[in-house]
Amino acid sequence: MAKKVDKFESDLLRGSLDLMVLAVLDKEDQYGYLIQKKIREASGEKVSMSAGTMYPLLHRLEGEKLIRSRWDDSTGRRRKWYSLTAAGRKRLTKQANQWNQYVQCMAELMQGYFKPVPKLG
Amino acid sequence: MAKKVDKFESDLLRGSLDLMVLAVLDKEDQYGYLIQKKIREASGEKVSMSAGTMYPLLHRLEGEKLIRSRWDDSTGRRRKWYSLTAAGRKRLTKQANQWNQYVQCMAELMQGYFKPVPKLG
DNA sequence: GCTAATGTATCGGCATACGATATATCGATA
DNA sequence: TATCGATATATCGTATGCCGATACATTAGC
Repeated sequence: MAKKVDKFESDLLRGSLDLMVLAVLDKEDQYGYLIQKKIREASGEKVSMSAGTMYPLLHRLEGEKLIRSRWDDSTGRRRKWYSLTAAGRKRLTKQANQWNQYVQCMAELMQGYFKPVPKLG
Repeated sequence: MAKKVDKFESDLLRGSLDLMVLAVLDKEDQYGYLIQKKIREASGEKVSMSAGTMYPLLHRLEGEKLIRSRWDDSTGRRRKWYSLTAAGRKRLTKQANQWNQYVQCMAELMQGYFKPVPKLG
């Protein structure tokens, strides 16, 4: 039986996946499959987005002009390479800020309500 | 013009609101309106959940037996007090762990991709 | 020739945060 | 006394976006 994605974690993705993808693209151009793989590996297999999430997400970001794409058919594999636009870089900064603020809020909201969770691993 | 809730932030709420509510109830019993207020104040007005989010959420948590309720009609104001069940406490611990892990993952995923965001304020 | 990995794409299902709306009580104040 | 804002709970329709399933094509390894 395949390991089902936990509901809690899949809901956490919502709202932060955009940020992750933008951050990955900020470093260098990528194509979808690679982004998916990078995120999965970089998180130690803990965070993974399905293809059914990934591609619509990329299309959405492109629609918002935060990223742009070009096809590469020079190899056997058809790949759609994405790169960050200026607007995308701006959004990345903004969302990274919001993320940090939100994490800080959560920390403050919960401090005192329960003991710090033991360090993992 | 009322300050509209930012899309990014409202998506962040998804997946962590349950955790917040459970954490607040872990300290002491509360009723809905109070929980809403506590979260808003404790976060410095940055995190707010609407009533249309709050009450269905509480009903859902009660349906999952993570919290239990009792009406208090002794005062003029009808209040439904909620308290954490044993299952709720267990869930709280689990989700707090997952939240911490997720935050750690995000940090790792993004480190090196862009410079640390300047301290807010 | 078969299977697994690579690579992009779309679809329906589902959960949930939101604004709007409804209802009722209470205190303040005009 | 009428009105208004805060308190207090509830439900509804809408929008959004993550998921699994499915489709299809290529390439590499067995």
